[in-house]
Amino acid sequence: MTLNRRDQILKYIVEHFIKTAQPVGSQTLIEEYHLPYSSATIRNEMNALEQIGLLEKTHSSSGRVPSSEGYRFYCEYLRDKEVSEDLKYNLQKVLDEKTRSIEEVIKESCEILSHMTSLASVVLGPNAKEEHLASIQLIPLGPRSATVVFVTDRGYVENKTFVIPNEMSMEEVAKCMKMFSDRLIGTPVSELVIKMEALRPIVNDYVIGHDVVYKTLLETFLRFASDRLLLYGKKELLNQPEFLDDADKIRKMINLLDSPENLIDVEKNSERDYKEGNITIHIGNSNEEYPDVSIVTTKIRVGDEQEGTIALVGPTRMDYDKVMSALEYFAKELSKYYGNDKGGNNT
Amino acid sequence: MTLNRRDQILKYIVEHFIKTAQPVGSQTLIEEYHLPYSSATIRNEMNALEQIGLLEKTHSSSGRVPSSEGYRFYCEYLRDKEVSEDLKYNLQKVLDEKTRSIEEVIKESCEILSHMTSLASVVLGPNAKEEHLASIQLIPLGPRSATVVFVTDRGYVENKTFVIPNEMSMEEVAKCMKMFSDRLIGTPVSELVIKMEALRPIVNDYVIGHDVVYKTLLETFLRFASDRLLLYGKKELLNQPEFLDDADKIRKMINLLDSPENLIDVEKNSERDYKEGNITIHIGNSNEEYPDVSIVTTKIRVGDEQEGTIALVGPTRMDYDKVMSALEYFAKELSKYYGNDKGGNNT
DNA sequence: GTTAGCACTCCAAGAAAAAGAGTGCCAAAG
DNA sequence: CTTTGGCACTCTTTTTCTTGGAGTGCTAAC
Repeated sequence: MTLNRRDQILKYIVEHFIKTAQPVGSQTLIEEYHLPYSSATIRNEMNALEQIGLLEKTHSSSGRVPSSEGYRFYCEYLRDKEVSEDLKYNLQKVLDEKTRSIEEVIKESCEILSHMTSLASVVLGPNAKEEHLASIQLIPLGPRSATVVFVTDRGYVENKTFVIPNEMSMEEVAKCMKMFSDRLIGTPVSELVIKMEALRPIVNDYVIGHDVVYKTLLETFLRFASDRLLLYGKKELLNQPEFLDDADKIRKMINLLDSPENLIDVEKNSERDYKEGNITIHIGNSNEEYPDVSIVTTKIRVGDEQEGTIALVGPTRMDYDKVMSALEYFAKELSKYYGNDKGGNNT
Repeated sequence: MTLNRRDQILKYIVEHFIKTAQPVGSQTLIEEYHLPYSSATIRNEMNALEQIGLLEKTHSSSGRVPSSEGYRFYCEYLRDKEVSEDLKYNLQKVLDEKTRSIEEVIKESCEILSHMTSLASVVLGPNAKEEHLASIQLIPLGPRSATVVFVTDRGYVENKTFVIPNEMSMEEVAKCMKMFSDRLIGTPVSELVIKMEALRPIVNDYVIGHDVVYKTLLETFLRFASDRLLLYGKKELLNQPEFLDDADKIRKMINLLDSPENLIDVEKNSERDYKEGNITIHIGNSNEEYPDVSIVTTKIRVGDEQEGTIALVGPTRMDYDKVMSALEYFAKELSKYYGNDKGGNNT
C-alpha cells in the first residue's frame, strides 16, 4: 500500500525524529529522503499536519516533532510492521530451550527485548488472585524456629521464617499448621485472608499460642496479593539521549520504574490508548503525570488463564514500529510454545 | 575532650561542608561558628591542614573541602558520636515488635536508616555457603509440571518450577527427587554442586530421563551461590545535592547500586579502610573507580554465625558521625534482641 | 498546485565584561 | 613568635551582547 504525500512526509518525520531525537526541518527531510518537492511544498504539508494536530514545534521557528496524536497515527496507519530477523533469531534461541521454565524464558526474552529496543521491560506477574493454594509445608530449622513454604497451583512460592514462642512445641506448631493446611489447600489466593478470618475461632480451641502461626500465615497471604514485578534494561533506557543531560528526567523515570503503583496507574489511565491485537500502546500526553513516557504492553497467556503483562517502557520518542512488532511476535511465539495445555510444552 | 584550634577548624570545615555541599572559606567559618580569630589566622591554619593532606581546594582560589584523609581523621578523632533520640526511638519501635522475623526487622530498620541519613542502605544477605540444605520438597502442580522447593537450615528458600518431559511420570520424578534428597540433605550449600557431579552416574542407573531433574536441581543450586542483596532508600540518595544536576553521576550511582558485584568490589578494596568496633568505613578515593562514593558497613550477627552485612552507601560527603553512630547503635540493639541463642528472641 | 525568494523568529554558542568569593603573602602590631 | 590588616591576584559564576544558522511563514510568480 502506497501512502499519499502528506502521510509519507509524516512517516518520514516520525522516523527521523525517532532516530535522531532532533526536530525535523523541511530541508533535512528533502536531503535525507530525496523527496522530489521543494522545501516550500514540504513546509506547506508540515503546516497542514500541524493544523491537524499530528505535529508540533518546539518553538516558533523550529523543526517539527510528532505529537502524541502523531505517534498514534503512525502506529495505526504508517508503521511497517516488520520484525527484524535478528530479533526473531535471538528470541527463538531462548524459546527453543525446552527445559526452561516459563519464568526464565520470559526473563531472558525481556532482556533481549530491552537490549534490542533500548527500553526498559517490565514484567507484571500474574495477579495471584486467580491462583489456588497447592501446598503448605512446615520445615523445622532448629528447636525454636521454622520456615513455612506456600506454593500455588501455578508454582508461585512464598515463604516465611518465624520464631516459635517458648510456650509452644514444634509438634504443636506442626499440628496447628496441618489444621490450617487441611482447610486452606485449594482455596483461591484471593479468598485466603477471608477464610483465615473464619478459621480464627476454630483454631482457638485446638492449640494454645496459635496466634504466632496465625499471624505468620496471614502476613504471608497478604504478600501473595502484592504485585510481582520484574524489571530489566534500566541501564539501556537511561542511556537514551533524552536522559543524557537531564538529571530530573532520570530521577522521574527511576521513580516510575521503581514503584509498580505508578506504572500501573499510568497503564490504567487507558481510555485514550491505542490497541492493536494483543498490544496496547499508551503514548505519553502533556496533561499526564508522565507526559514524555510511553508504554507498550501485551498480555501473556499460558494455558487458559491470564498469566501476566509484559511492558516496554521508554520515552514517547520510541521506535513504536520495532517495539510493537517485537512484542507482538514474542507474545505469539510464546503462546505457540506454552499454549493451551496448562504449562506443558509441545514436544 | 577539647580540641586544639587546628582540629577544631577542621571539624567545623568538615561539618559545614557535609551540611552545605559547598567549599568552605575562612570568612564563612568565622561567621558561622563565631571563631575569635581573624580570617588570616584561619587561612593559615587551613593552609597547614592542606599541607598535611586533610583538606583540598577545588581550584586555586576556592574554599576548602575535606580530602578522603580529612574525612578519615574526622571519623577517628573529631566526630561527636551522638545518636539522635529520634533515631533511637524509631528503631526501637521496630525492634520491639516481637513476632517480626529478623528479615522484616532488618528491612524496616534499613528504611529508617536510609530515611534519616538520606543514603541508600544495602543489605548483603548471609553468604549461603555456610548454610546447609535442610529440605527438598517436590510439589506437583499438574500432570506435567511441578515445583521443587529447597530450604536451608537458616530458612533461606529457593524454588524452581519445571516441565516434566513426556517420557517421565510424576512418580518417577518423585522417586528421582527422593534419591537426590536422601543424598543431599545436610550438605553445605557450597558443596552442593560438587556433590551433584558425583551423583550424576549413580542417578543414571535409577531413572530414565532424569536429566531434567538433574538440570533443575543444578541450576537452582547455582542460584544459592549468588548474593542476596536488598536495596532501600535509592530515592533519598538521588536527591542529595551532588546528584541534583549531574546525570552522569546518577547513572554511575545507579550502576553501582544495581549490580552487587560492584558494591562488593568496592568493599573488598579495603586495606585503607578505617575500622571502629564493628563498623568499617570505606571513604572514596581519587584513584578508585568510584572516587566519590563512601560506604559504611557493619556485620550483623544473629546467633553465632555470621548473618550478613548492612551498608550505607552515598557520596563521600556524608554525615559520617550520624551514619556511624546510627549503624553502631542499630547493630548493637539488633544483637541484643536477636543475640546468641540462634534466632530465638528473648521474651 | 508548486516554488523561489525574502523577512522574520528563535536558539545556540561564544566572547567579553563584571561581580564575587576566596586565597597567599607581607609587613606591622601584639 | 603568633596574629592580623591590607592588598594584589586567581579563578569561577553570572550576565550581557553578538553573531551565525537553522528553520518558518508568507507572498508573488510560474
